[in-house]
Parts: sequence; structure tokens; C-alpha cells
Amino acid sequence: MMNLDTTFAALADPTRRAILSRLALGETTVGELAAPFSISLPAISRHLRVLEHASLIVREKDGQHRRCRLDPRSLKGASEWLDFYRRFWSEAFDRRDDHLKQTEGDDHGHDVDKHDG
Amino acid sequence: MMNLDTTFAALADPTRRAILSRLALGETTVGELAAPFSISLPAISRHLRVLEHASLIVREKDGQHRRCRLDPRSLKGASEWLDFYRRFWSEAFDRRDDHLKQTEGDDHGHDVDKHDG
DNA sequence: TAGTTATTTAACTAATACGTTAAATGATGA
DNA sequence: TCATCATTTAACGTATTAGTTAAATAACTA
Repeated sequence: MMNLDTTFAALADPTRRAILSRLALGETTVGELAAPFSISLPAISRHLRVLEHASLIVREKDGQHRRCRLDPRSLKGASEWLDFYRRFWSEAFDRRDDHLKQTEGDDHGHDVDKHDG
Repeated sequence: MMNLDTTFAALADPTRRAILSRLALGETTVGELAAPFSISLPAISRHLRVLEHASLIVREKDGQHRRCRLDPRSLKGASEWLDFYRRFWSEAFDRRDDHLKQTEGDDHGHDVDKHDG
């Protein structure tokens, strides 16, 4: 789906992040993916559906199995969104109070969500 | 709270991302923050509670008002988590299939969630 | 064809999320 | 003190989410 709502919502679940972490090591099947978890296979299957819907993974049939692999597009999108805020924790802006005081009041009535695309 | 579940869940809502985007311009009050949105003030107040709980903002009393400002800690944490996956979309790894085939099968039984802390 | 394996769908439950309106709190100022 | 302004809390409705077990689908194997 490739929108930030869906991406961040998908990343908010620890099981799903663990699945992505496993897929970072290489593509694999649903069963293999499910093995380390204590939850049921249908639960994993739904997590995979969420991840696929969020364009975080791609699934393709391989005979009886279904292989899953990482799809970096949404991760990239999320990372880029966060990059906008990088200046707030980067060392160069540690004295950000000065910066905030400087920009404050300059630009009310701006488009508050313009980089939210 | 500073854990990834809470951080990503907080970022999954477009109103909350818009609030963060506004706060990137400088600290402000609840009312000013609420103005551009069509939803009620209590709804905004709850979004702010979620953001504060996720350590994405800090609120402090200022007389009758309550000023809100960005807290970069959780954003940094989320960004760092995503950085782990950067190689999957960076140009250097565009031919990642080769890489996956190479690592696949090397390390089954690994800790699937080890960088999730 | 029948049986087994891999995975998904269906039906359900419990918890959580996001919105509403109305009421409560708390500071300011006449 | 009384009224007002800024904000939060309470109570509620509805939608979504994450889990369960049981049944369905689909592909391989004997």
C-alpha cells in the first residue's frame, strides 16, 4: 500500500518486526518463519498479510510452499519520513532551543503536514 | 516509554504525524496545535497524551497553557531500527538477491529479534 | 484416489483505538 | 467571587486488531 499510516502500523507489532528481522537474513517459507514463535500459524499468516499489504514483504508461490522476502520500499519511505527530524537529535543541533526560538513565529499558517505524503 | 511498539504505533496516525511536523517548527500550545484540524479538542488532547507516552513530545505547564515540544529520543530510536535495513534499499545492495542467496542457510536458529531491543 | 503437508479462511472473543459530547479542572482577570 | 479561557477526563459508540480453534484449499506423495 506504501502509505505511512499502513507502514508504521505494521511496524508497531513486535512479531512483525521479528519477521522482518528474520527476512533480512534471506527469504524463507511461512512455516520456517513461524517456527520461532509461540503463536499459531493462522496468526502468523495474518501478520504476513499485514506486512504484504504494507509493502514490507513480497510473497510468491513455490509449489506447496509460499516464499516470503523483504520488500524495502516501505521501510525506505518510513526512514525518509524520519530523516526530516534527524536534525533534532543530531549533534549539530544539540542547542536546538536557540533554533526553535529563531524559527518560531516566522511561519504560522504553514501546511502542517506537507512532508507527510 | 521509548519502546518501538509504542513509537511506531504513535507514528501510525496521520494527525499525530502532522502534530510532530508542526512541532518541528517550534514549540506551541495545545490550542494552537489543534487549530488546523477538524477534530475536537479532546481528540487532540488524547493524541498528545499518546505522543507524550511514546516520548515523542514533552509537555510542560505554562500558566493557563500547556506548551508542547518535540522530544527526539523516540524518533531517533525508530530511525536507528530502520537503519538496520538501509542496505536493502541502498544502491550498493541493489543486487541483493546475490547477497540473500549467500547468507541463506548459514544461520538457522539465530536470535530472530536480536536488534529489536 | 487417498493421505499428508503447507497455508489460508472463517467464526469467534477480548482488548485497544479513535472519535464524539458533556462535565470537570485549573489559571486568569474583572 | 464570578465568569472565562485552556485543557483534560468521563462516558460512550463503533471499528480495528490480535489471538484462538476448526474447517477449507491446494500441492505433493504413495
